[in-house]
Amino acid sequence: MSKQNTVEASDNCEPNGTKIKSFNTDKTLAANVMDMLITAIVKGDIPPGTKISEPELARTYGISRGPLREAIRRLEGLRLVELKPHVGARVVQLSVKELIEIYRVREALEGMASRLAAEHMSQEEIDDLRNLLDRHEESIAQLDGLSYFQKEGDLDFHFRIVKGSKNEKMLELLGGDLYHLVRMYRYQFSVSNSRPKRALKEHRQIVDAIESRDPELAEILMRRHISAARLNIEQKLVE
Amino acid sequence: MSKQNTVEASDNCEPNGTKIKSFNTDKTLAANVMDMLITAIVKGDIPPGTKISEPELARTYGISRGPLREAIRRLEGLRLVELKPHVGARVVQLSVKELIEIYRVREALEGMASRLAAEHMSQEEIDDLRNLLDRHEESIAQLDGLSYFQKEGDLDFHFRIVKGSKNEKMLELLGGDLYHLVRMYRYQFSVSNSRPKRALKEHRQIVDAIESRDPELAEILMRRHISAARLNIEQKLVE
DNA sequence: CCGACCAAGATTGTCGACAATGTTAGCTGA
DNA sequence: TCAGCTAACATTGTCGACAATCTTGGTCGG
Repeated sequence: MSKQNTVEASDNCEPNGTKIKSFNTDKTLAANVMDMLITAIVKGDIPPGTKISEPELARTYGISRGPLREAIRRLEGLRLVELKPHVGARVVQLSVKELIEIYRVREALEGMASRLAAEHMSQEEIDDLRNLLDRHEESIAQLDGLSYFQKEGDLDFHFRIVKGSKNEKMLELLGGDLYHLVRMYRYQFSVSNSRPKRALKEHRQIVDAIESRDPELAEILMRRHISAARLNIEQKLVE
Repeated sequence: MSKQNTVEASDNCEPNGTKIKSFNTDKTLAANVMDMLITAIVKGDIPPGTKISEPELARTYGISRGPLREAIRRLEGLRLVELKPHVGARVVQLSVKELIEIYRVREALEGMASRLAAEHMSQEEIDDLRNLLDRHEESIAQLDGLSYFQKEGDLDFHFRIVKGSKNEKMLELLGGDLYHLVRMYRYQFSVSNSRPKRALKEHRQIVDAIESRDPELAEILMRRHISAARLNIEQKLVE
């Protein structure tokens, strides 16, 4: 009855700013190594395009190649590495085109999530969400753009909406796969949200729509919000 | 530059009615076994909820447990099996709730795909699509519900729309993961499309919208189409 | 000088064996 | 009889070794 091990027991989306570096016992080696590899790849410690050498990584983490290969196979499922038979694995390199594609997917998926959240989110969750946005506002006012909230806080908001949709499949798709890629991109291009106040305002509008139980509006606003972010990226990354 | 091995070189979505039973050389054992396991699970040869025994399967396919475990890890990524540490893997058992959730995801994703297809699909692809629908019509008229077109043809249509969106990420998500589950469900409940003529008509409307380059309409029609299918299922599967 | 062939090295793929954990059948005692 | 414990079994997790394939650097011939 318990959850998977990719979408963890933790209550929000990867809250661990300080990752435990040593192995977490009672979990399998492969799972531990997978978690480490995920953060290493997402944070750019293993740069995009890098060839993954099984012997090297095995030495690095002090494990055998067996569990390591299993971990890599799962990373492939998360689209964090690309696997070519008899050649090896490479860390994915996000092109601008792919990033735009991801935002299209998010627009569709999170739009629907927002609609469903307006129907199913509890009042308590909505209140928590408002608190979160208040903290964001403080963070923005304080230092106009502290890293954590700029980079992770935004996804945290979106993640909660998706959870509020009460749709497990959607949560798997977004939280399990796509958000890793989005985070990876943000580290990669070090693009902190260039319009924090604007985004915060849009976030509040979305919560308003959800609280007034207006699915139609909630979806439209979320789609606009993500679409705006996409356009922002398109404009900024056209060399 | 070549594609992955889950989303194959084949031009449409799993056209192989007759699967080669022996190993395909030049691919790895793990990949071969994974393909076999996918079809075995989707077609119900390995019933939902079944415990996957590594030693047993290894004997069955005549391979070692190593590659088999890698295959299972990838199946987990496709959400076809659920994995519990130190216990083993079980074939997923779709609940009605999960099925509904999948249709919500499809509604969002394929709606967007349809919108993008209206912008990016080539005239040739559109013509092919019309041909496909003509063949569907024949099939419906001939025997009112031959299995292949009822079960696979519908997904074939949807798959082509997604391809027409020219959005690789969307294709990965839908074609790589979700369609397996949808097919699995159809075999499982042996629910052939109970409204083939209606569905065909809706398909034609969608193609019309795409051909007239009306993204807005194309999205709305696709969402209605899938939403109708979902309601149909909800109504039918409320015991 | 350059392209093709070849061999040596390195990497990936596969296997069988052992260790760690879960499961189950049988025993004990109330 | 049945709850709880125990020990034997089965299964999963991990490892090191070997085979198959790819890569690379050098050599040969044109």
